[in-house]
Amino acid sequence: MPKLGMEPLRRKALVDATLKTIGDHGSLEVTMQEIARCAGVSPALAFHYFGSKDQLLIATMRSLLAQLNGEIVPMLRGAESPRARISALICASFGDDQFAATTVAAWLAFYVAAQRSDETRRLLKIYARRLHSNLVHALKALCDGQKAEHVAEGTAALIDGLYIRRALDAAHADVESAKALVEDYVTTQLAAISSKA
Amino acid sequence: MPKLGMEPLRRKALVDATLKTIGDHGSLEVTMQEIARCAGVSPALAFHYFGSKDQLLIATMRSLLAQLNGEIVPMLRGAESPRARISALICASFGDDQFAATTVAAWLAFYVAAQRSDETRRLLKIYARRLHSNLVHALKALCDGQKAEHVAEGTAALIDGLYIRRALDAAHADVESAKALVEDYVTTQLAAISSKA
Amino acid sequence: MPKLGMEPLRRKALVDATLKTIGDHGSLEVTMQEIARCAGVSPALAFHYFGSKDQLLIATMRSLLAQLNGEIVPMLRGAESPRARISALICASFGDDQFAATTVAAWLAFYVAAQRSDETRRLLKIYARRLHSNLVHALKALCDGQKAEHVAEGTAALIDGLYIRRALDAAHADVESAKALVEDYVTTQLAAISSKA
Amino acid sequence: MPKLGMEPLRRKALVDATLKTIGDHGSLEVTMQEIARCAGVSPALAFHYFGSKDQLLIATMRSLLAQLNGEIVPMLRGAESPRARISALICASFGDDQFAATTVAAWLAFYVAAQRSDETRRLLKIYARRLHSNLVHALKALCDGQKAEHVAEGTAALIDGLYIRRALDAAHADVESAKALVEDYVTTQLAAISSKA
DNA sequence: CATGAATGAGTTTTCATTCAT
DNA sequence: TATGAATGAAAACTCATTCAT
Repeated sequence: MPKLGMEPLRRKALVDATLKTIGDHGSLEVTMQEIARCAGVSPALAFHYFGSKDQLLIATMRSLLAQLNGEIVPMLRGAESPRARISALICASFGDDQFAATTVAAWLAFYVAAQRSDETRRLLKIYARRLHSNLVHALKALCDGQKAEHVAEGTAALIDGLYIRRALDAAHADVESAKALVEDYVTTQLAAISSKA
Repeated sequence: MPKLGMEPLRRKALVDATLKTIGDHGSLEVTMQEIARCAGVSPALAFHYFGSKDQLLIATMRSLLAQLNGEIVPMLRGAESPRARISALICASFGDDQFAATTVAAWLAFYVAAQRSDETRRLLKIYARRLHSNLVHALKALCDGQKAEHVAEGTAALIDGLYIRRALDAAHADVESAKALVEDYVTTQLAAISSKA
Repeated sequence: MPKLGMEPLRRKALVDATLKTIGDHGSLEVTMQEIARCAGVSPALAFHYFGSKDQLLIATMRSLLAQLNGEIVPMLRGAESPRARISALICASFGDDQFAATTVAAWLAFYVAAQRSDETRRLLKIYARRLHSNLVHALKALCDGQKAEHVAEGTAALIDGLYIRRALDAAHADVESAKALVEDYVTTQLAAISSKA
Repeated sequence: MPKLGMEPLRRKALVDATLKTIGDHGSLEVTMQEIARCAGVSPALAFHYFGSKDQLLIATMRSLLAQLNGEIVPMLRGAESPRARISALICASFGDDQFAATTVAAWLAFYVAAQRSDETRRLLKIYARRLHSNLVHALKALCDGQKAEHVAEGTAALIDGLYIRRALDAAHADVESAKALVEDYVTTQLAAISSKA
């Protein structure tokens, strides 16, 4: 019983199914069959809408990024000081959805895929640049430009590193201690600068 | 013209070929054919010596770990103070071999594999535990135990994070600035503690 | 030009092709390729519908059993006396289809497979039990229970034995003399009992 | 440490290992590797002595036949009457070695192989002919030629049938009841003839 | 005599993808 | 719009067999 206007619904269902399948599986080695079954449609439909598995993966990657962005933007809006903006970025990175074991696994899988897929790499770089520029922008209000770059770099690396450790052992690092570790890094770095001045 | 005692040579050649193939490829989705060609033997020989692709991958993983260990141990031996030991650990982590783009790609690939392979996960956890305990041991000479745990955690996450960023963009972070970032983290954290006291 | 509702047709075609291929070959060492070619489809389709070679073999075994049953049931229905029922069972066992050289070869092949495949063994045991119980049921009207068991046992063994000899040398035993041998066994055994009484 | 006169020993060891492997496995789908391991030598040695797997299987088949013959001959020698000779043949067929589950499995496997291997078929036919002629020879002293042929045929089929049933369910038929069944067949048939006369 | 080394040919199986309906 | 039908291509793995030593 085909309906009109199904396209956006189907696309979303397929992308969500892909993300879930990848997350559950812990890798991109998922079959179109599995994805389609998870979405409750036939594999052929996935091809109908996305043309190829690669395209579906790219779309999924985009959705993951958009999701993260969707958490960051409102949080940034709510932050009233530069320091609070930094905390907002950290907080969004470790949001319940983002730091869920399956989401982390998906991120990791896409990092690996980026080794070969130009588009995936491009998208991941966009994410990295965006986080970096958000951090630098806020930090520049708190220290000089060179130091801001440095702390931004460290903060971003720390976030990624905590993600990867989470992937290895879901139980190991809870959200709160991860957040605290990064917050402490920022605070300590900023303190060191002002004390030096 | 087959000779005797080829087994260890072939095993090594195959493991090295696997590491190289994975590194070049940027993922574990390499075929036995590719690996065998890279090692200059037939795929059948790889099965003859390792039994299965999984076993070969595990052996390769082990070799990667042993290689890292081989760089850490002598550096630790040469370090004369606790602080120097920490630097030695950082230095080894960013050694030329370890931080080579292909090696980093291989590490990342294994992190993804760890999602499904118990043995791979076990081996990666061993690496993580070893680094952690080495760091904590050195840090305990410089600050109290709780703080040592904290800094060790941050240092390890920072190292992993810089690895992952390296994987994304080989050019982005050069070895020296990566080392400097981690060194600075340790130094600043330790300084913050003593100033507080 | 694919149509709908092909599944049952393909399944049957594949099972029939399997039976034929096994019969021609004289063993279960047939490849999916051969079977698929015989059915006029690609090997992949066989996997699509049956999942694995083993499953296809099991389905074929089941079909063979069903075929035999399909010959026995109407013959039993047409038999009006206990003795006639026994003759019907013998007659069905040596029906043209069942005693065809290729069918016999297939039966034999499955007997060998039963050594390792639990499901195959289970199915063969069902066949054996069914024949036995049919025979015993009819014989009990002609002699006492213990003797009925004995004659049923002998009759079944004789049938199987003639099958195996047929497999060895298709020309050796024609259908009629095989039937006559078993009929004579039953007749003589029953006569011996009544004369003794 | 190569020794002189090893050839016959090695050949025997390999043939015995083949028989054991086939018996344990329940089919001819055994690898040269398995056979060699069972014999405690390298696979290459099996090729050295037998040239090919087929040749080794043929030799094994021959050994199986010789073994059976080795049980029949002395038993026949010890039999003092025609009827006793028949019992001796039956007895030898159900000797402990012959009726062992693994031996039965091997026989069955060879019957299947006979479908494709001319030499195997030839050897099995020799066995069949020898049993038949032994039976007929003894029976002719007890009844007329035509009847002797008939009873010999039935006896042989019964023996084979009991073998095949044994293969299906080792527990089902014990040696003694198998022997008794065949003995009873012969006795009843002979009795029927004399009573008719 | 005996074997470790090595492989080519083949087999099962998987999977992205196409297409007619 | 949606799918069942179908497959080509490739991958993991097996195994009989050869050969130099």
